[in-house]
Amino acid sequence: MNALILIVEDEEDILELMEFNLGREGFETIGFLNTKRVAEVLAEEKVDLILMDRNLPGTEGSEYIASLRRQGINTPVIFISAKDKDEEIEQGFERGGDDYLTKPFRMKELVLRVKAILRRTQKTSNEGNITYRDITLNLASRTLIIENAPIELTKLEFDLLYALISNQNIVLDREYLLEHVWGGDEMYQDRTVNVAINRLKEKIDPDKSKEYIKTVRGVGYTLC
Amino acid sequence: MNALILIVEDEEDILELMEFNLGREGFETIGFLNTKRVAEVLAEEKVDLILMDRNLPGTEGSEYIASLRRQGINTPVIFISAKDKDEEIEQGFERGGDDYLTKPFRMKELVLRVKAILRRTQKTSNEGNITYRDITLNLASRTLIIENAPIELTKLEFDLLYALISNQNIVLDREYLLEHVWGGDEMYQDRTVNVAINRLKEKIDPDKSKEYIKTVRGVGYTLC
DNA sequence: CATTAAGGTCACAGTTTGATTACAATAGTT
DNA sequence: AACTATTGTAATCAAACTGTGACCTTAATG
Repeated sequence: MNALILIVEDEEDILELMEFNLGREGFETIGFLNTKRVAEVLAEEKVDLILMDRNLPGTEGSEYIASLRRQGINTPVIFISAKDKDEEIEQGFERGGDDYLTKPFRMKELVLRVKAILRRTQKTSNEGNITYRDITLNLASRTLIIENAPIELTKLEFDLLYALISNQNIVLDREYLLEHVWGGDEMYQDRTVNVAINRLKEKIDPDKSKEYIKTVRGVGYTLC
Repeated sequence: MNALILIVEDEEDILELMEFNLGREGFETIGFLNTKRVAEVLAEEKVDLILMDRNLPGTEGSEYIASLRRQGINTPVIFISAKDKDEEIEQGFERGGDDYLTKPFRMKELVLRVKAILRRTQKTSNEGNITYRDITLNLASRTLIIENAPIELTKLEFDLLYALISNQNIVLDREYLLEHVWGGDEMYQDRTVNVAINRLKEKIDPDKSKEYIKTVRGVGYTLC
């Protein structure tokens, strides 16, 4: 679940530099040279942070943000601007900025400030993640991401994968799985586990190239 | 509900200046010349923000914050420091800083950055607006706006949507909803939730084109 | 290499689950 | 009191999920 950062910057080379540096840190970026299509994207995509230049052709970046704020859009904003006078910076914050970086700035510092804001605003959604190799399981949202792509699982499949991933390197036998994943009262055959495991394998690794789940013959299954 | 700001700064005159300027803006402040009694105060009072100098006698401010973070204390922090090298700033952010101000700094800018952080971290508790995509919920007036158009909800529907929207990306099961939306004492069937959800869906998305509320089969519902 | 036991694959049917609708009970309003 | 809005419950329907059995494949062992 990588953060999506929307950037508005009219100097094309700076925009590219920003996108490159943020991309290298694992962020997804959408860059614009002006504000024309920004509102559209904000309505369609879940943008986590906006980087906004103030000196744009035609528009004043902080005024644009103020208008977004009036529409109830609360996406965090970092202003990037050559305007470094006290009153100008004040204006930026008052129009709804969360941070303010004056040009020229160091890319390193931009990245740090972006991370600091996202750490705070995204905290809740990033808690409760368990990972194994390129698999990420989020307990709260009950979602599974493999290689940055979401995959749908049924309740049983999710619970089963959760049991496996929270017991990495430990072989879970069928009895244990029936007990903990299916729940104790009903009686099931051991075969039931085989089929469920295979359905899970099919969903998380259709090509059978990853071999996440290892079968331990005569015992059970493990993620290792 | 004035925010309480804890300041650690070993230069007494700067500390006084900070307290004076922040006090003038309506903030309450507690100043310290070192970190000795800080943990104690954090345990007792609800501190909204920490301003932390890094060069303290005996202690290194960012290390101190890192140790607080390890204890699970998430209070926002602004570092104030003469350390302005790239790596030093990086270290500050990595140890859990939310912002970083290099000495010498302008009091005006400090106040702006303090306000910006408090605006974001206190938003939910102060302002009564919560949004999700094009939905805006106002707690105070108990009104719902979707795409700039007001929509009437019953009490139950409002409470239900509030539970969902304040737990975005988290799957809420029927038990949780019955407990938190309906209230604990009475006994209800799980089906009751289904019907209420569908009535809510019908009101907020009559065309069934938006798919705000996602059903998680076998578990519950979520806004994601 | 043959045998055998365990696991994989597949199709199907029963079960579970949720959506939808209608209706009744309740509370609030005029 | 009559009316209306609200909401819990029951009945019905459709879809999704999953257990099972039949059959196939694989791995271990001698």
